[in-house]
Amino acid sequence: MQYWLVKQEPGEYPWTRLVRENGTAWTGVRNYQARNYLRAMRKGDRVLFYHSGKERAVVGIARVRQEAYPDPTADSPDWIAVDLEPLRPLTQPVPLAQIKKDPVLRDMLLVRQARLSVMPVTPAQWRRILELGQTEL
DNA sequence: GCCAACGTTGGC
DNA sequence: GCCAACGTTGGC
Repeated sequence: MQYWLVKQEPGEYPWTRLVRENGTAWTGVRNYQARNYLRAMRKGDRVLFYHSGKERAVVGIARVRQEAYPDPTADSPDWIAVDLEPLRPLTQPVPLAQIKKDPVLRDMLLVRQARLSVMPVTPAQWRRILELGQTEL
């Protein structure tokens, strides 16, 4: 199993809505690097859900329900979507400021490549986020 | 509101 | 194919 992180503006699509709708099609990615990561997602992979903008924190854990398929919101077949479903919120959201200070987490792509919206997470980073988030699966 | 980082576009 | 100009994202 692989670990990932997706970034979203809570004003666009917050974690609470993913929970309320019990999952969603992750559409609208229009960046090749992010697209390639989306394409590499496998059913059952775990996904950290990060709120960008004013909030700037990892807030929940999701799972890949459906692997890559053509993004219905795109004009071109170059773009793909996956389906995500919520697993559980982090008991304690992990803010970006804390991530930047943590020796394990400061190397996350979230920090090193701020504009990327879909990215892989290492197992060590994954464990540390759950630890700081006081959450177990 | 500003700015750094980065991606895209278009002229050459 | 290069690069300047421009647009966007996201943190501060």
